[in-house]
Amino acid sequence: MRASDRAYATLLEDIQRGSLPPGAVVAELEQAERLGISRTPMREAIGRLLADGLVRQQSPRVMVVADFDADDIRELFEARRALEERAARIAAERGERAVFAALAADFAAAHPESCELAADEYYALIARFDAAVDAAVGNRYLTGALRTVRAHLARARGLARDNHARLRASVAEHTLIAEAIAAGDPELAAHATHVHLHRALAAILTSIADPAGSATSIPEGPQ
Amino acid sequence: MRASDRAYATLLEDIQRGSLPPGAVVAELEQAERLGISRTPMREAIGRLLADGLVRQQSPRVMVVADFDADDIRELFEARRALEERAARIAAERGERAVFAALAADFAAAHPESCELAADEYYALIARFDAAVDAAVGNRYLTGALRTVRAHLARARGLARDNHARLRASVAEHTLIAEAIAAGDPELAAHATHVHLHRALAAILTSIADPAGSATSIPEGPQ
DNA sequence: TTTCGCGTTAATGTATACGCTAGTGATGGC
DNA sequence: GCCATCACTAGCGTATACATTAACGCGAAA
Repeated sequence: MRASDRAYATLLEDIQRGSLPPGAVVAELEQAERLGISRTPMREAIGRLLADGLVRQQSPRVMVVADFDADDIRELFEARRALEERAARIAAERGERAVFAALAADFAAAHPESCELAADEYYALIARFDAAVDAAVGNRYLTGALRTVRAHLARARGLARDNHARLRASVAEHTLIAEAIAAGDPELAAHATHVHLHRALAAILTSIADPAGSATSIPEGPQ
Repeated sequence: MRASDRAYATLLEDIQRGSLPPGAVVAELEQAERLGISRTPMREAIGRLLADGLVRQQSPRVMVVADFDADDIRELFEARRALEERAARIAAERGERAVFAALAADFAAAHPESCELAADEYYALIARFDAAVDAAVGNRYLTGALRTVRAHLARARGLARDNHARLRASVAEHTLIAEAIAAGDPELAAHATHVHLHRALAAILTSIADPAGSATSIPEGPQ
């Protein structure tokens, strides 16, 4: 693996996990020394993050991690609707039905009960579903745009802390989408995706507005 | 302006105009010497083209210009439909109506009669329209995806030679889209965009299948 | 005290040197 | 005569040195 690829993967994860928060300065030399590589591959990695929109140049000489507030999340989900609804529609039209029938069964069998483990399991299942949709769509332009959008979406996971009820609801929503694709029903697949994105956005915005979590409805605790 | 920016702009235009045809090898040193710069900025430029999907790595060591055949164009227009129909819809919902009323008037006033001049004028008008839609949408994720799609779309202009009748029809289609946005009619804007993209794709595919052009309906002449 | 301007400094932009890998050709063995 | 292996070469990946520029601080003047 190339040093620039490792640098890109590391910085991407740092931004997605929030250890490089919005507004943090991304300096070539500083990051290169942190990863034990030279400026050249680090420069390439930062350039890729810039193309992704995860980093922006605040001034001609200083790069910072891109902002990611509630308005950004609304914009992101607007783009997701355009891309994922269409992708779901196309997958229902020409996807391998057996693949999505199997995924629907996996979703139906998934029961996120415990806290940490279930969330990881859930995200892995989502990743498999996304990959299946990409393969069914078979359109490099659509999947390329979706790849960028998903890179930004991963940042939202750090903001909206895992909510058990929401996780279960999301699994149910994905079950319906997968079933619709397996049934070759483009309209249902698109509309179920729309519903899912609507609810996911609402959950994230609520989680941001109410950082205390869902355990208590009264936001009185610290942090 | 940075050397890497000039290199990117130059290579982008070379690929879009077809002077670097699909499959052509893009070697760092060769291109760097051609533009009189060193490998470092040229490497950055090629990396950006790789992220755009205009260049792909054929093997671990050799980069080539990405293919662009009829199937690619169909995929590209599928992505365009997802993005531009949604963009037109959003622009109709929250765009500045006066801006699009003025654009509609400009489209209505445009009459591509002469050959070369009219085509450039037409493309400039389209670019203004695209910029207005981007501004009205105000969504960096959507406009970013559209930017990439448009970079690929420009390659189709070289394949489908300028067709007067098609140019006039396209102007009329854009007039309707602009009018729909100016009237605040999202449904009409989206459907008019759908119709426009359908006809544009059909025209390009016809032009490719019938390289003799539209002057004679019998494809018998050379080139 | 505040603002403007200049100088210093540090980080970016570019060039180039070095190491490595893969691709290609030739040679030898089967 | 054909295939396999080795050596050579050319181009990429990385490191580093040099040039350039912008950012920051200090000082002077209003």
